[in-house]
Amino acid sequence: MAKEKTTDEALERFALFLKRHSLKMTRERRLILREIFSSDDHFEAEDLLLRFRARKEKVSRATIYRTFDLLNKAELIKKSDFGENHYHYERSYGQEHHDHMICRRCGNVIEFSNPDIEALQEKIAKDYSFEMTSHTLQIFGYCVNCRQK
Amino acid sequence: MAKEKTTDEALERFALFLKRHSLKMTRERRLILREIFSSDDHFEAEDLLLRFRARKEKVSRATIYRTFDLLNKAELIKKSDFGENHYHYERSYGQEHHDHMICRRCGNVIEFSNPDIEALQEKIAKDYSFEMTSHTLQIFGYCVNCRQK
DNA sequence: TTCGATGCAAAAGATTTGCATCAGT
DNA sequence: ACTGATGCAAATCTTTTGCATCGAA
Repeated sequence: MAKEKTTDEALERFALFLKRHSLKMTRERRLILREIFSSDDHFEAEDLLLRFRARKEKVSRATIYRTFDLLNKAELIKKSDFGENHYHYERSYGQEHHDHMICRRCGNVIEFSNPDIEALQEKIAKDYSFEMTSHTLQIFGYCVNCRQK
Repeated sequence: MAKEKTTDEALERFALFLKRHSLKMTRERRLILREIFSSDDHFEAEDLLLRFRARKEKVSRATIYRTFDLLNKAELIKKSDFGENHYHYERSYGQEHHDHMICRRCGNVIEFSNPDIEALQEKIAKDYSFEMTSHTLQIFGYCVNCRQK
């Protein structure tokens, strides 16, 4: 199944990253990566913690944060900000890049992607001799259900 | 001078917003708005607090946060996230829209603006019948000085 | 056997809130 | 006068860290 393939690839990539930095692949790191790649959804630290607890998997909050940091550095996940004061994360490997529209009233997040915008960003970075590693775009406003007609 | 004009307009706009919501224009709110509009720079809550303290202006941290929230709602300032775990703010009135390139190594923030990207965002919002009130775009990577040649 | 990793609890930061008092309207 | 605003300190919430112990290589 495609999902499992992606997970395995991500795991491999993570293993490589760890090796390159003389770090170790542990049960917890594997669990966290697997959990993240088991779905396409955004996730938060607290969120994962609760899922593990519900399943009686023993992974501490500290380890979750520490692993997010590594996964972020390995460019397997990335942080995004939806205007709340904690981070949201999402997979950045095995998923095509996309951006977000966030409804200010209902909080709903709509994903979209637009190749023209991607291309323009590359061009801008190049113009400034900036080496782009990632980018994120948020459109805030009111979704179709929440806007005042 | 242009800056003073903008400040006055912003003040007027804030007054209107407050009136519409049956809120009051106070000395502190005026001070905060003035301080923000006295420069084009990004700012943070702590940042403003220190500036007031240095000048012996009496404005509490709580009031700063509460006022930021109002100014944000009045669309006079906006929050942005540069990947640190606290908010940065910037004026959103009297300043043309721009986006940011953030260097992962030195933390430097480069502003840029691109009308084509603006236009594309408008179009995308329209396509989703999304009423856009603001948008923010960040490019992360390495600036010209920090990239490895 | 050697370091890095984990869990826990404490610490650190940023932001919010309850409450008594103050001040616009 | 009425009602919202302020300041303070305490509370909250998220994330980080020190340290003793554990486990991958």
